[in-house]
Amino acid sequence: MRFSLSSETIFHVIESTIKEYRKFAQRNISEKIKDITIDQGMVLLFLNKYPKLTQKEIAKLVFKDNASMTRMINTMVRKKYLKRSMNSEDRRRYKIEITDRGNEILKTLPHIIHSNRKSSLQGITKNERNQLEIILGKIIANCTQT
Amino acid sequence: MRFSLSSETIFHVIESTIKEYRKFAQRNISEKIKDITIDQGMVLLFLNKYPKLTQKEIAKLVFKDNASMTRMINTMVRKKYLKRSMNSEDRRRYKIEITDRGNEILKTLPHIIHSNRKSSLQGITKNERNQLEIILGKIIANCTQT
DNA sequence: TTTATATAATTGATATATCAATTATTTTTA
DNA sequence: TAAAAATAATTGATATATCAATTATATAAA
Repeated sequence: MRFSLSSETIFHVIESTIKEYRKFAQRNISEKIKDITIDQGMVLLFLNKYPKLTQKEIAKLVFKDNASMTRMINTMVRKKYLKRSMNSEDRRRYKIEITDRGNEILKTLPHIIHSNRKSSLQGITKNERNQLEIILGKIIANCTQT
Repeated sequence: MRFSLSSETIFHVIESTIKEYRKFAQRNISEKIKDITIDQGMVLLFLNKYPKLTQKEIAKLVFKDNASMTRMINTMVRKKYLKRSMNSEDRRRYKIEITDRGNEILKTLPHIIHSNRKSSLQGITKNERNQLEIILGKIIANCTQT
């Protein structure tokens, strides 16, 4: 039984792709690291590379809104991956620091993520990746302009 | 400031696309119809086309899990878009029926969705759409096999 | 300098996501 | 047929998504 509902297929496929990738990636991460989600992992990676990021900036990088980010960082602080401390230069912000426990995770996580990406992109040429970026870029532009 | 974190760009772009499309589509829907989300709308569309769907089947079509679907249908029943009734052929299931209020929405929703898709795919050729499906299909296959 | 505006983060309310456990029913198998 | 296995849906717990309102601080304008 086919459920073709007009031209939706494209968005269906796009959504399907990201969901399957996430499931796949989360599965591989959970095998090696307990108690961390992909998104929490991404927060650690970004903070590690750019330690001065504000919550707002992190939120944007991982596609969350500010309210979600507040709560996500709350749980990451509770789980001892992060520490919030004062930022005397701008007291509206916090300094978000990675704890030892967070750094432990950073020892293995990048490798896992790299391997996830590699295996999920297997058989896809550089040219195809470019194509993909170009086409999706057009969709994004169509959705965001005006 | 560029935040290039290894080869993640592809997945970043894919995720970005689907999120921007969703925002765009939701914005356009909300302009015309109050108090309905894209996903709730999709549930109505699928049920309209295939009235005998079970919750589980609907869930799969709109990328939710069963628990989410139970709750989503709860709220749609509470908001009077749907009605749950007994299914005497298999008492583990429900019959999910669209109410008058739900049918009202179906008068305008398909047109809005169609126009959303059309404008977000503007400038993208049939060939590019095929390309997209093929490449994303490979990623899905890579993530789901084994 | 005071006032107005902008910004970063939080909070409340409600919905959805996800996992694991549970209930009710149906189907399979011994 | 009785017991075991499978299926559809629900529930509980916890996290995240989203919107609107709020707090605290910083910056711009009068």
